[in-house]
This record gives sequence, C-alpha cells and structure tokens, in this order.
Amino acid sequence: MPAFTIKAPADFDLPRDACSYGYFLLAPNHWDPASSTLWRVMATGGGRAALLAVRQRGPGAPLRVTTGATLRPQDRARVEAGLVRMLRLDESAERIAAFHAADPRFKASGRGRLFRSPSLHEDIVKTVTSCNVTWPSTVTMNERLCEVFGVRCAVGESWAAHAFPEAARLAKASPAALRARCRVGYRDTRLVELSKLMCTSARHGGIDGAWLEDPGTPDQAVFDRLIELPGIGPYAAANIMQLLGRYGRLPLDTESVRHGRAVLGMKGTAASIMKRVHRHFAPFGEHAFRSYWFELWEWYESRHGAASTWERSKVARLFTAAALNKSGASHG
DNA sequence: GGTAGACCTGGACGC
DNA sequence: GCGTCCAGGTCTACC
Repeated sequence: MPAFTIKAPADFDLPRDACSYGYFLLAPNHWDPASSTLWRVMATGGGRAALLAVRQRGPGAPLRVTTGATLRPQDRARVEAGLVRMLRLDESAERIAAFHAADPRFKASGRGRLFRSPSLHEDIVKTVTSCNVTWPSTVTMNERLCEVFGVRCAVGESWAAHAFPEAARLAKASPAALRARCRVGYRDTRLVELSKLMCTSARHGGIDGAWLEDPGTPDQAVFDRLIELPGIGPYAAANIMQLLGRYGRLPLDTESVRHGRAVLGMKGTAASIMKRVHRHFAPFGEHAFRSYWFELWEWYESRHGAASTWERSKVARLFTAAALNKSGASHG
C-alpha cells in the first residue's frame, strides 16, 4: 500500500487527540478502536477521492498515512493539509501550555487539541446538522450527505466509500433532494445557501474563510459575521468559533443544561442554568470552551470508557437524551 | 428586547 | 405495528 508520513508534535497522541470531539464519529470519518486507526475518504480534487488510514506508533511518533492508491503530488499536499487541520497538528506547544496553565486539570492527560474537519465548509455543515436534532439523526444526515453527494472513492469499504461533499457540489444541489435523500428536513435550503456562500467571493457577500481563520480577526467580528449566515444562531456560531480555534465562547445547548444539573449540581430553569454555566467557565477566559468541553468529555468517558474504545455501531445509542439523562440520574 | 410558535425527523412510549 | 408525543436550535412574527 502506498504510504507517507507526517511529522507530529511531541505531545500528539492520535487515540486521545482524534477521539476528542464528536465529529470523529461522523461520516466520512471512521475510527477503528481495535487498530487505533483513523479512516477517512478525502476528496483530492478533479472528482477524485482517496481512502486514508492514519496510524501512530505512540505519542509524538510521526503519523503514517496509508492511501488506497499512489497520490499525485498536488493531491498528497491537499490530503496533508486536510489532516493537519483535522488533527490540529499546527497548534503550537505554547498555546497548549497556556491552556494547561489556565486549567491545570488537563495537564497530566495532555488534552488540548480538539478534532475538527479538513475544511471550514464541512465544519459548518456538521454544525448545522447537529442543531435541533438528536445525535443519531446527525449521524444519519452526515452519512447520507456523503453517500448522495460525496465523491466516490475507487477503493473503499462500505462504511468509507464516499468523501464529504464539497461546497461546490452542495451549492448546486436541490433543497428537495437534500430533504428527501439525506433527511435534513428544514435545513435543506439553509445548507444549499451556506454552500453557495462558501463558493462566493467575500467581495460579493460570500463567506471569507481566510478572514475567519485569521487569528488576527477579532472574535466579536467573527461571531457577528457567523450569526448573519442562514441557519446559524448563537449556539452554532459559538460552535463554529471553537472549530476555528477560538475558545472564548461557549456553545451551550440542552446538553450543557444536563451537565450543569448532573455534574455541577445546579438547580433551576434551563435558562438560569445556562447563565450559570457561562459564569462557571468565564474565569477560564479565552480557554473557556476547552475547560468546559474536556470536563464534559471526561464525564462521558467515565461512563463509557475512553472515547478511542467506543464502537461506532453502538455509540449513537449512548448519546440520546434519554440515555444521557438516565446516566446522569444514576451517577450524578 | 423578549417571547411564542413553527420548522422536521426520529426515538420513546402507549395501546 | 401504528399513532402520538417529545427533544432539539433557529427563525419569524408579534408585543
């Protein structure tokens, strides 16, 4: 099998850092607990896609990327850039250390990197498919978006045959097709509009990915721009911001309320608990989201084992509201 | 500025 | 197996 390696930061640990956010469970990502391998079909341009298998011998070791076929240099560059973004391989040790200084609870485990997608477009679509819906439906929507609109890989398993659809492809899709074939419901038009905006230049009102990704752009300006977009409200905007590496805002949802009640011992209405959760994590400042998220994530792992051991076929059932409430009630 | 109701899907539950 | 209820964040209309 053709393969190449990518240098990893000294503290990088693939099972911990890939399985650090729920998107590692969403198509076209596939984590294999038995072999600690991250599988993914990634579009390489020109209507082609490659099946990737990413492994690491141990923390700090280079990542070995096996591909189904030999990649052209430009395709390999695109794949490598996508993996760097997904796994946040370019996040500096200084920034991770600053987080650990702000919240020493996670220094020993080394947590700091949060899994994301190879593109901002995929992160935005995944965020929209997670709004106003339970987790199993989010899983289904992403699987079907890949199956219906993603480039098919020449070499692939049944669970990893298609890449995530590129913005240009979804921009041309009909909302009715998204609704009927991908079960996205009323999100149909919003997803098409968002994809069109991704393909439109900033000068003509499109989404300026480079400006949003630029650390020099103020957080408030990013939030103000995101919340203008169709289908993006306060929760989604804050979630996209953490995916952009801006951790000062908390994307609070009903799961945050459950966490506030079950783990932090808060009482009262959902609205009052949301305000208190905000206040609770405010002292962590620009690191607030990571403190919140890793606290939540470690609570999940205390119930179900390390995320890197979760079986894809079983995990969707663990994250239904009913299951989480039962778990919180019995343990919290 | 704050609030109520619609939006759509799928899981849970009762019969 | 079928019907009903409910969870979930955003958007719009209305006060």
